[in-house]
Amino acid sequence: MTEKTYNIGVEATMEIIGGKWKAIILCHLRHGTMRSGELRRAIPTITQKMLTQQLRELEADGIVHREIFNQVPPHVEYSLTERGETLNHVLNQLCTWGEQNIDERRANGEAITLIHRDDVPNKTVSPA
Amino acid sequence: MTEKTYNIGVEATMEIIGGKWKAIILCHLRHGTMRSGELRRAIPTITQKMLTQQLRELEADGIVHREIFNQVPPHVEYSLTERGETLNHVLNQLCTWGEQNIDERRANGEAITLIHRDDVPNKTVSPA
DNA sequence: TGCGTATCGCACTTTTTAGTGCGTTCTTGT
DNA sequence: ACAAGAACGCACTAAAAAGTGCGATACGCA
Repeated sequence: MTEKTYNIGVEATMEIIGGKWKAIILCHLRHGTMRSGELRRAIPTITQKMLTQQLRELEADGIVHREIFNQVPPHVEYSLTERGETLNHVLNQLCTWGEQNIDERRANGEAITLIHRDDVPNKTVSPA
Repeated sequence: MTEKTYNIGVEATMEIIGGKWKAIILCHLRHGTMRSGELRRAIPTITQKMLTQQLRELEADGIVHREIFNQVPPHVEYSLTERGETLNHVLNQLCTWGEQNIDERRANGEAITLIHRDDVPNKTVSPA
């Protein structure tokens, strides 16, 4: 019962979505259930081990739901839990800010590639 | 000119505010300029080295402004740059979510201490 | 039989991140 | 004269995070 101490709210959040992969995984899961292999293809640079490990941790934190279909070859699906869904807004913010930051840096001469751009309904409002 | 690649926007954001301390530091700076020592007192568990190091990185990323008053003993002030300010909304979200998460976990029996709770204007609306 | 599939575990190494301890600078207060 | 104060830098160590490589399963198919 080692009394846990946080300095400020954000610390608790980062403990859950921090690290190199968790936020990325969660962002992909925002749009719905995905299989392990799908996630791996969406995030080509993640290793199988990291993917599994991070998903397990997210599961332990009650953010991700893991559904195993008992068949061979294995079939496992991941989705956000209810608690996970409460992160959607935060994740959207984080994505959007990142995209803006990338745009700025590009405008500044940096060569950057962004694989998955959130289709922010680009004010493509009702055509004339 | 090694072409940088991000999987999704959030990755760029986390590169900047990720790590054990940056988001915490930024949250404290949300409320205005602070001196190095003030920050250290606000975050008692950070080491002097980490504080300086993280602030330097945030400065390099154009998020934090560092103002040195050329006097002895040294006097240095930190504040958010304009770009840093654009993170305010994101940081608020992260803080709030963390606080809610802490509340849930407490309700669940965990013993947690939160040092700095954002004074979310606790619906203490106009008194009668 | 031997191959491909989809998911994961495990042992091990490498890389990254964080922490420790000590030195520096002038000035003010005692 | 001496200690304390503020904000570092630097060399070094420790701990945490990520990456590599290999094995397992159990089925369907050529």
